[in-house]
Amino acid sequence: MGITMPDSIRILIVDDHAVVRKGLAMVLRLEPDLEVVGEAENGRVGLEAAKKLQPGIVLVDLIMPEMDGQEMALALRKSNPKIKIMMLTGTEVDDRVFDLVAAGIEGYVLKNVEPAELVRAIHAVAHGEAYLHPDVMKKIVSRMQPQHTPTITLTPRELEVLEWMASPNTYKQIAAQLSVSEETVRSHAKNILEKMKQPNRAQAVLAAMKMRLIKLNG
Amino acid sequence: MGITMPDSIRILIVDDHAVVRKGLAMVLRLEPDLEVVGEAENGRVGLEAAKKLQPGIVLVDLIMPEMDGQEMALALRKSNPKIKIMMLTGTEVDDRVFDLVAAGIEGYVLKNVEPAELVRAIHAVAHGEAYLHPDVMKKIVSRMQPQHTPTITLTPRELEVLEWMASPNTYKQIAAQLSVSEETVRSHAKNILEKMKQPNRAQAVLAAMKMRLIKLNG
DNA sequence: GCGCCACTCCCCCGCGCGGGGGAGAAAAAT
DNA sequence: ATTTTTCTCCCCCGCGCGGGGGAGTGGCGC
Repeated sequence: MGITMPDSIRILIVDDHAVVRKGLAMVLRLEPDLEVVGEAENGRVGLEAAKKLQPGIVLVDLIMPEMDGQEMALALRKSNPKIKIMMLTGTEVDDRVFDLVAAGIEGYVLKNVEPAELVRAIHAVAHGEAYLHPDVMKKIVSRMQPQHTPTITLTPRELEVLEWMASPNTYKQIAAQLSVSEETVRSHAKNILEKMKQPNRAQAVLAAMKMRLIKLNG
Repeated sequence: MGITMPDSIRILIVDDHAVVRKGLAMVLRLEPDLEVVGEAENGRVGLEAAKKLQPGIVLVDLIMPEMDGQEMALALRKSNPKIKIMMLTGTEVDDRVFDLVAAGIEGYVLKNVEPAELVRAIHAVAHGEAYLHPDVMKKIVSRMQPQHTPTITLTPRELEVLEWMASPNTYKQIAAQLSVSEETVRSHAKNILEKMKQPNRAQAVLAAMKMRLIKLNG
C-alpha cells in the first residue's frame, strides 16, 4: 500500500472518463513494478498533479475537456522534461501526432491495445525507449518518405554546389573548395535558383531541405 | 515441400554469411506460415533473385560485399516497391537508418533479436505495418526532438522577424508586413545574426531550424 | 529616480549575390 | 556524326544585405 518499491515505475493517469482511469489503474496495479500514484480528469489538473507527484511517466488521453492531452503534453514537456509522456488515444491516429512526437512524446498507443502490450510499452518508455504504435510509426515513416515528388533534376555538380550553398561559405570560398573559378560556382548557383524557382540562396536551401535533397547536418 | 500455402509469407534472405542464412532459414521454417523461397549472398544477386522470385518480403543484411544492403534496398524499392524490405544488421545502429527509413524500408531489426521477435516483426511488416527496432525508433524520434539546446534568448519581436527571414521576402517587404520601417527590420536582423553568431540570413534560418526555433512549414 | 532593455528609426559603406548576357570544351545522348 | 547536356569561365549591372556607427521612446525593475 504505502510501501514504495525502490525501483517501481510511478504512473499518473490523466483521462476524463473515470471508468477508463479505474480500469487502467486496475490493470496496471497487477504488475508488481508499476505503481499508479495519481489520477486526473483533465489536462489542467493533470499538469498540477504531475508537478506535485513527480511521476516517472504519465498516461494522457488525447481528447479531454478544459485542457486536452496535446496542450498538457506540451506544457509538461516544457516544465518537467524528465517526466515521460505516453499518449493514449482512441482508435484513430490524427495529424497531431507529428507535433506530439516532435515535442518529444515518448509513447503513443491506441486504447484498444492488449494490457500486456500497454505494460510492455510502459516499461519500454520508462527505460528510455520510444514506443509508438505501428500506425503512428507508419504515419511518421510515410511522412519521412520522399513524397513521390516532382523532383527537379539537378545535375550531380549542381547538387554538389547546392550542398555547399547550405554552408556558411561565400561563393568565392566554395569555388576555392571545389577548385574552380568563382564564376563557375555563381553560374551553377544561377542555374540552381532558376531550376528550383527560388529567389535567393536562403530559399533554395530551405526548399532543398523540404524536398530532402540535402540533409540537416550529416 | 513444394507445396505453397495460399496465404503464406514468401521470404528471401540476403546475407553474405552462409551460416546466418541457414540459421535464419531454419528458424523461419519452423513457422507454418513462413516460406523461405530463396537465399542470396550479396545485394546484386539478391536484387536479381527478388525480381525473379517476387517474395513478399526480403531480409537484407546491411553489410555485404559487392553491393551492400543499403544499395540493394534503394534499388529494390525503386524497381519493386511492393516487396517489403526488412533490414537486418549487427548490433550498432548507424546513421544510414535515416536514408533507409526515408527510402521506405518497412523493417529494421538487430541480429541479436529473439527469433520470436523476428517472426513477429516479419508478420507485422507483411501485414503492412512498420517494424523498427526500439533503438532505431529512438534515433529517429530523437532526431525529430528539440535537442535540449542551449537556446539563444531572442526577444519576441526578434523571433517574429526571424520567422519572416525564412520567407522569400526582402527586408523591405518584411517591414511592410510588420508595418515598421525597413531600418527597423534590418536592425532586428542585425541583432539576430549577432545573437545567433551566424554570418548571414541563410545560415541564420538554417540554424533556427536546427534548434527548432522555426519549423519547416507549419 | 535611475538604469536596463526592447523597440523603433536613421546614416554610411562595401561586398555578396541575383539576373542578364555569352562562350568554349568535353561528355553523353541521339 | 550531329545534337544536346554538362561543366567551365567571363562581363556588367544593381540591389540586397552585413557591419559599423548613433539615437530617441516607453516599459520594467531596483
